[in-house]
This record gives sequence, C-alpha cells and structure tokens, in this order.
Amino acid sequence: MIALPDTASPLYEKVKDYILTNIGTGKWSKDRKLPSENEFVATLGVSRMTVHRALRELTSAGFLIRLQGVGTFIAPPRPQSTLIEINNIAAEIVARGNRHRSEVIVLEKIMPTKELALSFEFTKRTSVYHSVVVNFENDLPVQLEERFVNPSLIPDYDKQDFSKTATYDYLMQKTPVTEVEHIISAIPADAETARHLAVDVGSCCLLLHRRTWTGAIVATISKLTYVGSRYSLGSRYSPSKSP
Amino acid sequence: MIALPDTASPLYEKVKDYILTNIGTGKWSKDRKLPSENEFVATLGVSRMTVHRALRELTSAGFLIRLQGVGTFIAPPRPQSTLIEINNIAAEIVARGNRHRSEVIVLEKIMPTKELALSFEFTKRTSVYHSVVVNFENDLPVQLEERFVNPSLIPDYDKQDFSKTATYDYLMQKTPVTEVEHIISAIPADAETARHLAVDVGSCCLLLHRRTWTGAIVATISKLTYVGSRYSLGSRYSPSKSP
DNA sequence: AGCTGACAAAAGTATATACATGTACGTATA
DNA sequence: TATACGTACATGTATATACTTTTGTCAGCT
Repeated sequence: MIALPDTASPLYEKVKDYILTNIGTGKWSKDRKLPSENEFVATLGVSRMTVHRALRELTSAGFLIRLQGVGTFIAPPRPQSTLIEINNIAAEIVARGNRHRSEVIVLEKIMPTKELALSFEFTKRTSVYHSVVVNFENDLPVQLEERFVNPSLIPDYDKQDFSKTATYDYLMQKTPVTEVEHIISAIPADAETARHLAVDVGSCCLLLHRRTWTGAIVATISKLTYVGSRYSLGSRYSPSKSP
Repeated sequence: MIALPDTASPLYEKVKDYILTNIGTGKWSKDRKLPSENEFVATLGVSRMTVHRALRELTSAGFLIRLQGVGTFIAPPRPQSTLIEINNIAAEIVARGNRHRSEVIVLEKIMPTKELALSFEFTKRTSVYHSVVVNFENDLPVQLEERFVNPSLIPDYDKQDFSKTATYDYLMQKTPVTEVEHIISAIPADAETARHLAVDVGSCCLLLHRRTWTGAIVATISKLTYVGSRYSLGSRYSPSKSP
C-alpha cells in the first residue's frame, strides 16, 4: 500500500499528482499500460470512483488515453498545432487607440437559400436573420460583415441597433458558443464588396468564414471580408499555457 | 418532472445539454441563480451525483460559476477569442488523400538585413539560414514558404534534404516551440511569387507571417504564401474542451 | 483455417449515502 | 447593540455498490 502525501488537497488531486509524477519521472514507461482502476484501489487504498475521477480528468487534460475494456495508456506527445486568435474587431480597433464606427446596410428576416439552410443543418424551412454591417476604423472601412443568425437561439436579433452595439458583442452575450468553425481564404473583391469597402474591384481581400454552434444547434454563420491592404489578423500564442 | 430526451448519450450529458439550452435560449436570465443540485434532482429525476457531474463539467468549461454554500450562476461572457489552428501543410495534404511534393529553391546561410536582424531580436551580427521551398498538392503549387532559421538553435538546418522531410516536421522535431506569433494578410502576388506559384501577377494570395520562439530566443521567421484560389486555412474548435 | 459463442477484464455510468465545508440569516445572549 | 450560536441550505468530497458497454481472449465447433 502506497501512502499519498498528507497535504491539504482533495484525494483525487493527490491521485492525479501521484500518476503525473510517475509519468514525469519515467517510472512508467511511455508504452506500458498503466495500472487498472481496481489496481489503484488496491495499491492506494482509495475508492474506485476517486481513482476514476483522477484518471478521467487526466484524460480530458490530454495526458492519458483510455480504452474501455482495454486499459489506460500514456498519451503520445500532442501533434503540434499553432493557433491564431480572432478577436472582436470593434474591441481591437479601440485597443489600437482608434475610433470604431459601424454602418448597418441590411437587417432583415429572410428565408434561407437551400445552400444556407444546409449550412444551418435545418431539417425544416425556417427563416433566419440576415445582417450586413460595415466596420470603420477612423472612417476608413476595414471589414464587411455579413451574418446569418438562427432565430431560435437569438429571437430578437433584428431589434438591435448595431450601429451602437457590435454584432459580435451582442451575440457573445446572448448565447454561449460551444464550437467554432473557421475558414480563411484570400479572394478578389466583387463589385458590391468593393463598393462597401471603398476599394477597386478585384483588389485582395481576406475572407473569413465562420460558423458557431450552441450545443448541437448552428447559432450563426458569418462571412467577414477584410481589406487586405488595411487589415491583418494577428496573434501571439503560447502552446504550453492553457487558454 | 421534466423529461430529458431519449437519445443514446449518458445522462450527465443530457443534463448538460438541458442546462446549456436553457442558458442559450435565455430562459434562465443572465444574473439569476440556477436551480440548486437538489432542485435538479427533483425536477429531472436523476441523482445528485449525476447533476453534480454535469454542473462541475460545465463549470470547468467556463459556462458556470459555483460558490460553495451560495449557489450556481451563469458565467459572464468570456472575452471570447476564437482560434484557428494551423497545421503542417504536408500532413494536411496527405490527410486529404492527395500527393505532397516539395521543391527546394534556395537553401543557404546569409547575413540578415537590418530589418530581419531586428525581427530576430539579435544584438550582434550573426548569419542565419535561409530557405525557400515550394509545396505542391498533386503537382499544383499551393504554398511558397520562405524561412529564416536561427543557427544557434538549429545548427545543421542546411544539411537537410527538404524535398524529403518537410521543413515544419524537421523544425518541430528539433526544438520545442514555446511561443508563436502569426500575422495573416491578403496581398497580390508579386512577379517572383507568381512565377513560383504559377499564377498571374496580382492575383490574390494569403500571406502568413510566423515567428516562433524557443524560450526567449526567436527560433524561426517564416513567410508562407498560399494561392488564394487553391488553399484556405480552416479549423473547428471547441472552446469548452481542453486541448 | 475460420467462425462462433462464452467468458473475463476494464472502463463507463448511475445511484444512494455520508460527511465536510462554506454562506446566509435569524435568534439568543453578553 | 453587538457578538455568538444554531439552523438551513448550498456545493464539495469520498465511498460502496450495481449495472452496462466495450474489447480481447480462447476454447470448441464446422
């Protein structure tokens, strides 16, 4: 029977520390199977639910991999991925010390096209909100945002004054986002985009396609167009620190 | 007694969904106290431990705030930042089931320009490695990568055959990245870029500027140019799940 | 050789119960 | 009046127990 340290922390945390230490020091080799829950019960003298909680949390933190009916294993080092952060454009502009202003072009309720309904994963025909807003930095247009919003989650979207509240702020405040999908590409400006952003037709734009989910429901679909020469998405990120 | 949906998911997940939906639809207002665990037990007809697990996981995911002895509350909207993941391009192409190939244009050791030395945060004049590689997807060029590499961290960079090993793979394997900086913009192709990527001069490209650090030292500076019409950066991300 | 079914092992889920700990609040007491 | 105490109620932790689901193994049959 192994004694866990007599510190002022919950038992399941002590078990987590015990396991992490054994992994960190290499006492448990990378490919070996870890003791089963019942073996931990025997060697540590705690209940299986306590061991289970420790193992579950270490698994969700990415340290372990568990296969039901097989066992618990040490997770291989994560495949490196580098991350870009996309923030609220209004806040960003203000943070740069510039003046933000937005102009509402369209705010309406429409029946979605077949394609859009598909993107919303709708099973029956439902209308959605549609907004088009231009965001200005010091009176220079930098972003054209077209949004489609699921009214079942945000029922009063069209009652808002988006020249005062940023659409982003409003949406983030109204409904929790559980998942985000992004696609970034570079495209030439079409006639309408060029007009709203005050650039030449065909000039380079950054197109950011975004879908957000609340649970299993698609909450918003956005098409954000940035003027290539006036805006860039930036970030600095530490992979080691959790977000 | 409220009936939870009869789907094939664990009970605690149904409880989580039930709570998230009620938050999402605004049925539970932002500042109101949520029902207590025992009230959930009564209204949902599940045990307190199940409710407790659902609430605990939603709390650690940042949706709720709990105070022992007081109650459970809806967390204020996080300063939401949505993240884009950038992966190894070679792996991505292979993952799509396509053929990846790369062509080394330049691999040399040079004295950096003043501007570049500044980006490296060099205090004294040191030479750096410089590589230019074109990445092909099914013989179509999709990315032009220009890299500058700090030789104090990766001393034998110029000894590699980058038509076989992707530069990304090599670097990720050689040195741990503790920090990454990204800037994404959209620019028209200049003459040389256009030649290497086999597009017209002036056509839209996605430009990804990247700096990576190992500890306090700038390890690499990269300029990755993607053909706008042939490539897009994409990601799907769950803020609630830990990485 | 290959399939099948029985069995065992391991994690996953769900409940009941107990006690610990922290907060709020009313009431008794110095 | 101000402090102390008791009570109610909230979340947090720990255990015991039962059952389910997934996976692997292996004997036995075709």
